[in-house]
Amino acid sequence: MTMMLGEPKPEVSVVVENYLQAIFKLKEQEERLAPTRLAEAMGVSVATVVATLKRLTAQGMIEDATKGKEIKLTPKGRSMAESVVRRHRLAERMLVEMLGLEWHKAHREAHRLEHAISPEVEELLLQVLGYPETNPFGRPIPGYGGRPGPMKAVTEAKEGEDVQLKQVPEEDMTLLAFLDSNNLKPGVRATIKEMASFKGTVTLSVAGEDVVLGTEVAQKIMVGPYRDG
Amino acid sequence: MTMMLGEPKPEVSVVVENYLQAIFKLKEQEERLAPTRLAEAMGVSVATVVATLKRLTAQGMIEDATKGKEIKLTPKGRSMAESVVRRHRLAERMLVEMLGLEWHKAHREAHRLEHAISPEVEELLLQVLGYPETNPFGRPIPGYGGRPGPMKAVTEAKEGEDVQLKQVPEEDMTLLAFLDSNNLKPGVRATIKEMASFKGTVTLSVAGEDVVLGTEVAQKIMVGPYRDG
DNA sequence: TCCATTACTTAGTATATACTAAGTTAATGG
DNA sequence: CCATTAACTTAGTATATACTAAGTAATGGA
Repeated sequence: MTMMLGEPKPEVSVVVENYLQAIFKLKEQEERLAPTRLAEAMGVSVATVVATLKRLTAQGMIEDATKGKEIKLTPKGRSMAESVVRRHRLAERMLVEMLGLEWHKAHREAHRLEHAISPEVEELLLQVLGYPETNPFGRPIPGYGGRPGPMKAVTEAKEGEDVQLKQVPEEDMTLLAFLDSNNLKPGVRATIKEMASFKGTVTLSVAGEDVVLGTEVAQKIMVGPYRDG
Repeated sequence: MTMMLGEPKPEVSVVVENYLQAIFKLKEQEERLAPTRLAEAMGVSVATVVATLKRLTAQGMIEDATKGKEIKLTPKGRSMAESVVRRHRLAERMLVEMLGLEWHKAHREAHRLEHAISPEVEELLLQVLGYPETNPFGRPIPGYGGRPGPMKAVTEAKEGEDVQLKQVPEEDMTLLAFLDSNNLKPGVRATIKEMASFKGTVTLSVAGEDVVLGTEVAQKIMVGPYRDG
């Protein structure tokens, strides 16, 4: 009875892809990642996360954390996670550049599309989009495009400094709509006009217009030296 | 205890969308649709179909068939089914026209994408694609574009007739690859050179080349009077 | 060091989706 | 009109994914 064991079953469910993606992204920002944090990010109960992590471990996606609650991707898990993030960011670019979707809606829409992009379509997207290195919010597309250049938060800049906007937070739709309407998109050139830390604001000059940001928001906006391209 | 009953839960699962789509398409071709046929088309067991149909009925998607095994969509079900088919066919066009995907792969790829297209993205696709009336295989996109013009199978044509190719079968990848490589795509002009019913073949002249088709295949290829556009 | 809080696990349940196997109904040929 | 077959339903099971509730462990402050 050979039974055909070991048939390839590389199917990864949408849910699993979403967990992997969330783990990957959270680990980019935070050192230690534990179930409670992941549950919060996924919008599910901690018990559900624990159960799903058990399955992920069985599938070889995350390290078998017998000791320690640290969630850590295996090479296989990391590679799958990067694949999802890559498809997500490519989808965002396609939506914005090819379909003309408003910027601040791209993240949400791409979240649905990312799971439906096959390797073949991914390759076509890359070609048609000209092998982009980042998504519309300035985040790198994993697996392509080099290391991002030097970057710092707007709050770290000096008055009078001439900078290029590099990255904006991608999840806050309200903030994105505001940034969009003020031309604060990755790639644009800006000058730091005033760093008024006493009142918690930064004033930028963008395309001839002044924009005032609170410190908290300014901290999430990354800039670098101006560079064409 | 108000309990927040009645929160909107319009979520239709991917599986349900696929059932609705399959029912819709099968009903286009066959009069009576019963569970066995549907099971065959979906590649699942009859028991599974019966269980799912029960849920679909509870959701008001198909008629409550207390008597008779006939599967029939309700207006709501039909509208959802048309929505899925519309997204599917739009996705096919996008894949072929915007990404350059090979024709015969479009159906399969669109089957994954169709579930990830929101109303907003659907509208953008329509705009960018110029409100197409059919998919790349000549099938109408429901809800837009009028009634297709008169159409008949190649086998119904007369020798010497000048026709325009209108529709090809969309599911048979091998046949599609063949048609593609012989330029037999909807829109092209062709002349019926020979109807050799005694040996079961039809010979077409397309773009200066002769193509010989067997009767069975020719029956699935629809043509109409030539018309620019 | 001990307790209170927070974090994590386990247990038990629910739903959607699939299966096989076992019945039941319906259809059909003789 | 009956017997065989084909079609359909029901029963029982499995898995992935979610939940709540109830435990256990770990941690930090007094």
